[in-house]
Amino acid sequence: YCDPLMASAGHKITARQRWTPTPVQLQILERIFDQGTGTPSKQKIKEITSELSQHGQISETNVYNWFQNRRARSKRKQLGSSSNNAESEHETEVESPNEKKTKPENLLSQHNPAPRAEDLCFQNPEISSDLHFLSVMSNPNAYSGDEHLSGKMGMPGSYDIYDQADDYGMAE
Amino acid sequence: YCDPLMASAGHKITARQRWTPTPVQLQILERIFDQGTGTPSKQKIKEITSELSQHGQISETNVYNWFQNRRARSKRKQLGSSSNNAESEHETEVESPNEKKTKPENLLSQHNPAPRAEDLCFQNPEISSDLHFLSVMSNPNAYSGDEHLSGKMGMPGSYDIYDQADDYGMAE
DNA sequence: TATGTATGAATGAATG
DNA sequence: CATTCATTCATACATA
Repeated sequence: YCDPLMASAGHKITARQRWTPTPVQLQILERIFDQGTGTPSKQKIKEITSELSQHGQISETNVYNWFQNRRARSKRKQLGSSSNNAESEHETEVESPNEKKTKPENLLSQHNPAPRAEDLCFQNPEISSDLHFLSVMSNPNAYSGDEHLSGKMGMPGSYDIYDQADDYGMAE
Repeated sequence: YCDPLMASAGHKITARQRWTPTPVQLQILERIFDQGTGTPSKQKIKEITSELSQHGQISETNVYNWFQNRRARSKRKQLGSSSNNAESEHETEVESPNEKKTKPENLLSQHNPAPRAEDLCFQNPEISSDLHFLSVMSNPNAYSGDEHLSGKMGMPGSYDIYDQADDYGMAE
């Protein structure tokens, strides 16, 4: 293949960084994605790109890729991203039974880890990506499709509300 | 036990959010990995997962990720320019105009144009309160324009081979 | 306890 | 569109 990264010389010309959607861009993208329209036509992409450009640098390719990835990964839903276990012995569920069945929406709201202001890193994907809920509620067409939530690993006991899909993007 | 919902206190309970393979699981995984079988098919993953399940909680995604990471990292073990080698032990950071992020305050972007506070209006008291600092430091550089491309940024930096015109494979 | 390292997971981009 | 690759982020764990 071709190495898009480092050149042959071995010295980095310019540190490339991949596009990182801003929260606003994400919100918009997610909203559009939720509209049901699958992969937007090229024309649509242009429009979207145009709008998103007002919220940060972006290209049509970015938008295109985003939709492709979004769709490809929406199947995985929240898939048992992770589990927890340390020893092959007896597992000790240390979580209280009263928090088990929290809705996914709540997961971002008050389940943030260590909200100490000192080391609060505002970069958690949950926060940025889930913030769409706020604008969504004013959107008549937007149904809270929690089919595409941030895919956060749940805490023990809170994942059973989903249909544990066994698909992480691969054929049998 | 601690109630996970009471995160307000500021100390994490026992929220284990990341799968940690047990020694036994690791051993098995390594063995399979060494057997040359590259990317295990989905079916294979299921089998492996199944077996590993007997040695601790695990999901197919965990296995999948493990192999992905394993391969990616073993491959990356090939570094060292024959010509001149910089020290770089683990300076995994771009040499771009990166601001001082000494603290773990890794932002979600290093070039995104300031997520305006207006766009980040949470109704959640905890988050919104901690959000203040964001509006202050959210826009450290607003992309100096030194490395931003002519109009596309699919490949930030210097590669023109990726100038995918206006077509990323799609009909109008 | 503070810092560094190892590694699971998330995701933009590339390839088939 | 299905998979895979590469890079990055977050955190478990080791060390000083």
